[in-house]
Amino acid sequence: MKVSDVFPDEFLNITGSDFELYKHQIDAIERLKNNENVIVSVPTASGKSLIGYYAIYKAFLAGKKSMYIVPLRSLAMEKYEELLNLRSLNMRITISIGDYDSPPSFIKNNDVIVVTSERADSMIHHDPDIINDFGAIIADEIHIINDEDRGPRLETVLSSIRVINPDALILGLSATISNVNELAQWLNASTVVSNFRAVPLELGIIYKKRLITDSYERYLGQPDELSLIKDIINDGGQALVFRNSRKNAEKYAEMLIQHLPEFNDFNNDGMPESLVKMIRHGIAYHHAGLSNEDRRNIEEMFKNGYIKVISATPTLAAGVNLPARLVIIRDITRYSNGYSRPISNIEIQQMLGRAGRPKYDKMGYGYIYAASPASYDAAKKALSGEPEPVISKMDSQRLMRFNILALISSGMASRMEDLILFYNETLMAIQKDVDDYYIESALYFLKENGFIDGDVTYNATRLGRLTSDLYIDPETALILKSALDHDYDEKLYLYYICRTPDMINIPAGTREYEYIEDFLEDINVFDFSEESLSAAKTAMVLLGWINEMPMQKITDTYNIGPGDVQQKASSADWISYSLYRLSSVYKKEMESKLFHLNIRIKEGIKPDLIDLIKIPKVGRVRARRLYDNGFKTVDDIARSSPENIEKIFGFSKNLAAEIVNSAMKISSMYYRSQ
DNA sequence: CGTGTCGTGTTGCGGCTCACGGAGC
DNA sequence: CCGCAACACGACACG
Repeated sequence: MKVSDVFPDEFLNITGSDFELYKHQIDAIERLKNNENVIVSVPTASGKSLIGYYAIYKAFLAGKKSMYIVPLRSLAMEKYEELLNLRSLNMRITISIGDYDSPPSFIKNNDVIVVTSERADSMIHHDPDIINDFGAIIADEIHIINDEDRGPRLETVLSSIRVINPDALILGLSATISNVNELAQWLNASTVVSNFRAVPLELGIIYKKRLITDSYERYLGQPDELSLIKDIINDGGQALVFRNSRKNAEKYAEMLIQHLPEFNDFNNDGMPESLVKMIRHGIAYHHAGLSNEDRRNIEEMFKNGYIKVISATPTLAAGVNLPARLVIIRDITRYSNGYSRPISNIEIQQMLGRAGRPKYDKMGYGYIYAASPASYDAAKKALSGEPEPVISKMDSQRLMRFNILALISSGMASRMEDLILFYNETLMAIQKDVDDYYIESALYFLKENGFIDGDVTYNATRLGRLTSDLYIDPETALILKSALDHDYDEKLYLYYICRTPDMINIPAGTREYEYIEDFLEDINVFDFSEESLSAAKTAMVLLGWINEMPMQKITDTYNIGPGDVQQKASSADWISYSLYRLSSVYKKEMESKLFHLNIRIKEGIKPDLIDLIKIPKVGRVRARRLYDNGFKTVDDIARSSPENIEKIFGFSKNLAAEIVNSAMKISSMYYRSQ
């Protein structure tokens, strides 16, 4: 079976040629053709995309829409860009993820929508009927159902689809897992399992300066894996090294530049200096402490060969497609919750799966480094070991409260029976005994705290609906509500925002306790528990952020990376928006203050820039410059002329013209609405 | 002789990846 | 457990 046997001719422009399909692709496509749901479990880089294309195309022919669900925003962007190819078949493609504004009607006018699990979940809660428009649902990386926090979101989405529209075709794409059959049983799907890899992979262990594979052993001559990396580079290839902590990733990159010459004369003002220096040697580190911009830059430079080696934390293994000929897993354990634990096999497979670039490399190499006899045994096990099963994590009280509120608020359920029916459709029902007691106690909590009312038939209250629409944990809503009992205070409110379970806070080191405790005393909070301290530390970071403390100073003071600040600001942005919305119900007089707080957190600005920031292309830095040069409001700028703006440092002619233009539009809109 | 800076060695304690979300009067 | 940060102490330069 060839591409042209399944797809129309225009499709060949996308694939480039009319090649013979792999067996697992044919198997999966045949089943989809028969209207069977399918779970495909194959290693990365083995042509899963094509199967997805088929499901989408089939739905399209039937006049139905498709939903493509991925676990990460970066993956959503990547998939979206790839699927844009389908426009040549007259399909309309769109994307909907959290930080991307899309008009409410966006789905009506499109055929394919790429979403994160959370976005899919929230869409369904908002309007369950929407599911009936879909003919195909593709769940990429479906094994994330195993993830403690985020797995249940995808599980809920797929269960809802089973309940509302069992006719929608479900295609689950999974890494290699041990219980594909259970997933298949849950989704009433058939399975396609294969070990096929488009680029063959050689596995090995680096131990005592030797490389040991199944078929041969050889002496490496140089300390550890250094010679392997040098050889790969000299041969025009690239390498990825995975480390278990940010610090280790950086240290490793630092070590590498001692041994590798300068390849280029790279320069970049925004990047940390140490990183710029490494890039000149063709080396970079990569972890979530880097700003998003720097991370994307590094990924891009790796893709086009400018960077030869990346030393990374697991961000890279789960993220966008970034293969390299050589992958070295340097650590096989990771510190978490007080212990050093072995990294899961699924994760090991995911890292090894990055070895070998399809079309460029004849062979991929995936090696694990072992320092001791014990870790040698562990490495051996990891290479041959059975991957873990995917286990539903839905049976957590917190998630059930969240979920049951959503079901009631959306109208999908209003009685105990409805809820039982829904939970019967989950993977959890197959794997665990779901005691009705779980549901009852969640209902009790929701009723007790005013999220729902009614006795046998439940309804969401105003608070309940708002909480569900905002996509926040009910506990978060309660904490935010209790914040509203206090008079407005920047520090205190930030602290409350950070105390909600939807925030993931920056851990506080013992050495920092003193100044953090001072902060807590200052806002009259006398809870010095670990959670409170880390919430306070995060609040302090945010406090710096909204008072325009320079990024460098924030990261130095709190010993974190710019990426952490961005990430905390974005979470706090979302929670503070929720706080603002809650205030419109419970404390009207606080509304505008909290609206401003939300903007300040989103943009990282002091109150005086709130007006200027409305102008497109004006961020915290430019706004401050405009302000310091006497342009304090949008109207000031609208009344001025580009010549005056140009004089300010950092404003080009074009930019100045554009800014004045936008300012005029914004302020004229303002007058019209008066 | 006092002060300040740099360098070395020892001790004691803390160590830790990633990441989604907001749609009305 | 291991590695890092903090600290103590000494050498040295200089006024």
